[in-house]
Amino acid sequence: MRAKLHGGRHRPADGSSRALPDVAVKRLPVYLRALGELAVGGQEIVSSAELAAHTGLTSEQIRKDLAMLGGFGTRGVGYHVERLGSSIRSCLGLDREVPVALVGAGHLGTALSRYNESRRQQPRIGAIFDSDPAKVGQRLGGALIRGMDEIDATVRALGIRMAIIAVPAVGAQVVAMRLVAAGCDVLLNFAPVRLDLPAEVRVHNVDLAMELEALAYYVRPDAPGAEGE
Amino acid sequence: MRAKLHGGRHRPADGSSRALPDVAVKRLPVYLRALGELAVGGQEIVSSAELAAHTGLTSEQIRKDLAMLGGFGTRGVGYHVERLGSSIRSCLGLDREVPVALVGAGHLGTALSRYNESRRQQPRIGAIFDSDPAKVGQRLGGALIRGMDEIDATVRALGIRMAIIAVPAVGAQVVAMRLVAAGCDVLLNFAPVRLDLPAEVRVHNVDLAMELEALAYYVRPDAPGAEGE
DNA sequence: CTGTGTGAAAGGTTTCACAGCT
DNA sequence: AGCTGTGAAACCTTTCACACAG
Repeated sequence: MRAKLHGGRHRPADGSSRALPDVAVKRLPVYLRALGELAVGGQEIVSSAELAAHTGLTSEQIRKDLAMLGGFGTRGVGYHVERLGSSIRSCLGLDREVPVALVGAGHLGTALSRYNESRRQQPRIGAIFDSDPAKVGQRLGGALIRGMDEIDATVRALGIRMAIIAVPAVGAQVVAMRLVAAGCDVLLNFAPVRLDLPAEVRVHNVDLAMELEALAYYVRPDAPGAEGE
Repeated sequence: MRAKLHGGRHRPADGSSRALPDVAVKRLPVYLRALGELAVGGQEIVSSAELAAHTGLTSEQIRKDLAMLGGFGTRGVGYHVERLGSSIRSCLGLDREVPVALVGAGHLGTALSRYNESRRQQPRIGAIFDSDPAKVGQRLGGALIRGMDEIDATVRALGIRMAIIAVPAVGAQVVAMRLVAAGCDVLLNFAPVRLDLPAEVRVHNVDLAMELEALAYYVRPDAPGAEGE
């Protein structure tokens, strides 16, 4: 009864790699961070066991994932830190410019842009929009804050495909539709509403209230973990 | 080679319900939101098909989940909106007070507390901590901002078990250890670092950079979704 | 007849065990 | 020997199909 909203695998047939499960895609950034730390430490080669220790995943899982990307390891040795990083970035499409639109320059939007500014990485926030006239024209984390009416022109002009929705719940659906109309097809939504959009648009929701509610389940109403009184 | 960091099921044997898969736990808040909307609309009974339309999940999945909680539906009729909501809240432990500590009153922390303030719901942010002396003593979303040195006493005094870490990466590990020492065993971590904590502590990480990196995978470098020029 | 609850089947992911390079 | 890559097994989740209650 449901159209199976992007479940399982993706990228049917492409140049480099074909169809990686969503769960594996979510782990790639984890590897990337671990590799970054190792590179800073000057390490050139890393084993799956070492990556496991750094990421909290199992070595088998890591080998499976990396083998899926095309097998960039050397048997009996391990993975070349630098090279593996490049391969993963390439697989994620982070070797090109990936501009992102941020809609909503409130506290959350500000936190996101500050955070993004500090990292020398893709994706990078390339355009910011807010409905508050007092904010329009100001700069935030290196990007200019524009009015909501400029979404369409700006997103098109910059060829933006990804957007972050950081506006209050009431405005989110309208914002999302504008972004999609302008060419965005991958959205990260922080507003606590279910967005109703064409099936080809990928929406990832991050809802703090839900996150907390789910976590409450794991708080058992008995003795705390470490008490010493 | 790994101790299986809380995988699969939980809550071994308890009073009300026993062992719900993590994936199901994550869906409960989704049901809760849909039920809230329906309740506002004055609806008393809802079918799994209707809930499916509101949540984007399948009706079978919803029935499976709700049957696991104890089967609160009436065959041939559906689920009582009010009653089902109570059952889910009870299962999540939201029928009691669930105070949460928030560490870090920067932009992110402010966004979180504002957001939490507006909702008449559990969990509720019951204590806020920040290292900035200028902020200590001020109020934010109904709670007082305290100094970091007050974490232990306050968390213990209020019996807080859950905490949100919204501090920069460098301080996160220290903050996490303090929280755990004070009795917290469920953490929501927004800092972009892997926290090294005892296995019995449940950590849920939300990392914007990783989220964006993973989403970049789904931005295929070809024609956008909706173009009309 | 309607819509839930549930065993069975299907599908996907993780773990295991080991073959195969270096 | 050491560590990757990979088929097979185990495990978990979702979907299907239908019995069953109201």
